[in-house]
Amino acid sequence: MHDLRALREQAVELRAALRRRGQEQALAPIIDRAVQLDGDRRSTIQAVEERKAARNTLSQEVARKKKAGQSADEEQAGSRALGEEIATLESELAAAQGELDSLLLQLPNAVLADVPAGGEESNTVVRSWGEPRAASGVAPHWEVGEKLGLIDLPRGAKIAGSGFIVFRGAGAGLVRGLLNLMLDLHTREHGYEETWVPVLANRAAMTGTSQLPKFEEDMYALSTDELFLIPTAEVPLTNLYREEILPEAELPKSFAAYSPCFRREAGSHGKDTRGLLRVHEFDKVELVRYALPDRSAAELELLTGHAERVLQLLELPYRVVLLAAGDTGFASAKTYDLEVFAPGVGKWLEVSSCSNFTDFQARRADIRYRPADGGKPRFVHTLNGSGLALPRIIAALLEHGQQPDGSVLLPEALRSYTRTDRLT
RNA sequence: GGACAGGUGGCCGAGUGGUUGAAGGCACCGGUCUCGAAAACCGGCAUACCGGCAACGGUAUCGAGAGUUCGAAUCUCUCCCUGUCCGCCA
Repeated sequence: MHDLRALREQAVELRAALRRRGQEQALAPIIDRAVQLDGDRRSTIQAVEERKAARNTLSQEVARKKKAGQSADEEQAGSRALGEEIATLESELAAAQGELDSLLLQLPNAVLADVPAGGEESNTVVRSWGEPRAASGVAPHWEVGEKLGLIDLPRGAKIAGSGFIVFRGAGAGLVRGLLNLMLDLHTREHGYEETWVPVLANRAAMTGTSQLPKFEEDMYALSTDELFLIPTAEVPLTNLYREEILPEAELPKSFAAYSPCFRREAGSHGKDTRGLLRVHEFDKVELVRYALPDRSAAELELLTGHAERVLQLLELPYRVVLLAAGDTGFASAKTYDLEVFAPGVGKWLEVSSCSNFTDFQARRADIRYRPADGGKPRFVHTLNGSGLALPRIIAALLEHGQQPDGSVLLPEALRSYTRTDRLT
């Protein structure tokens, strides 16, 4: 969410940022309307408060007169009349405020200056690591997974539907091993606080991280209880400190949590959905950081490095892609995607998305810090990244580690977790 | 799920319709005192919005929302949360 004052005073800058996302045309009317509503709103506020001040004065006069045993009928009548005016003005105000709020929630974050303008085609590979394995002769992971008895897609579909996976035997062990490896790495070596969070979240939490109101149809909802299944642990982790003020000395704060993630993926059937590529429920270790504003750019690099470290330990070749403005998510100001190469499907798979949300989520969720010098509370900056999402990692491992005899060799660092160096 | 009791400032805690944004205490910050510290004493210490260059002024906020009233932390209703007991239960 944007600051109203910034919207008013820096409308030009905001429009430029939206232009780089390719959304200026679509969103300009929203900005114009918001600025107009803001003006209306402020003049109404003045009118209301003027009357409230007058009413407060009259009420005290009533109290004084009554205490003195005098009649206060005149004051009471005047106060009543003011009350009626106030009620009228307040309903105008509520209408303007309501429209303004819903408009503000529709405006995406402004991207940072070093984010390239344009759409997906302007995404930039900033670095890569490892050598992608030649694709020839490598079977896709769904074949290997089925042959080795690691993945049971038909029975997953029987239980919950297409896009729900059953991992079996060493496949289930692989899931557990990967989660433990990631959590151990981030908590012991990267300094994150290990966290276990609810996978259901309410509307306020979902709005704080901006899953709502825009993406309601992408989530599973429990309508009787007004709860949603989280699409990522970003939601609970970022809402940990919703409506709180943190001492500056506590920043940065960092949290790592495993959670299952639920995504309806409405409308995305047919494209890259085979096997483990796109599923409705998957496991992920999520990293969230709360940072000082002037540190968030550096923190994004740090966070991305933490996620990369997992891929290095897993010996999976990957590249780091700086998303162009038009491909950057709604709430994000800058995003790096980590893509790992899967030779069996011959594709780079997105396994992590690391973003700096600047104060966009903090403003929505009202997460602030009090500066060490005792000044006014300021919004923190929030960041998050997957570290990492499992199914595609498993796909990459099954394809990358394939041996001529059909077995799968596991990376060194994973072996102590899986208690085996090879899946057969 | 049922019954009862509660939700007041960073914390504790007064306050059942009228200068209560809110007594008092603790914590914290500044000062006096002291060689220094402690104690004591004095002062300060919420957030948001609106107006103003500013000084400052105004409005709102006592779990949330709605209502009654000239006026609500105080009365009514709905909801949320916490505690205790009962029921149910992995």
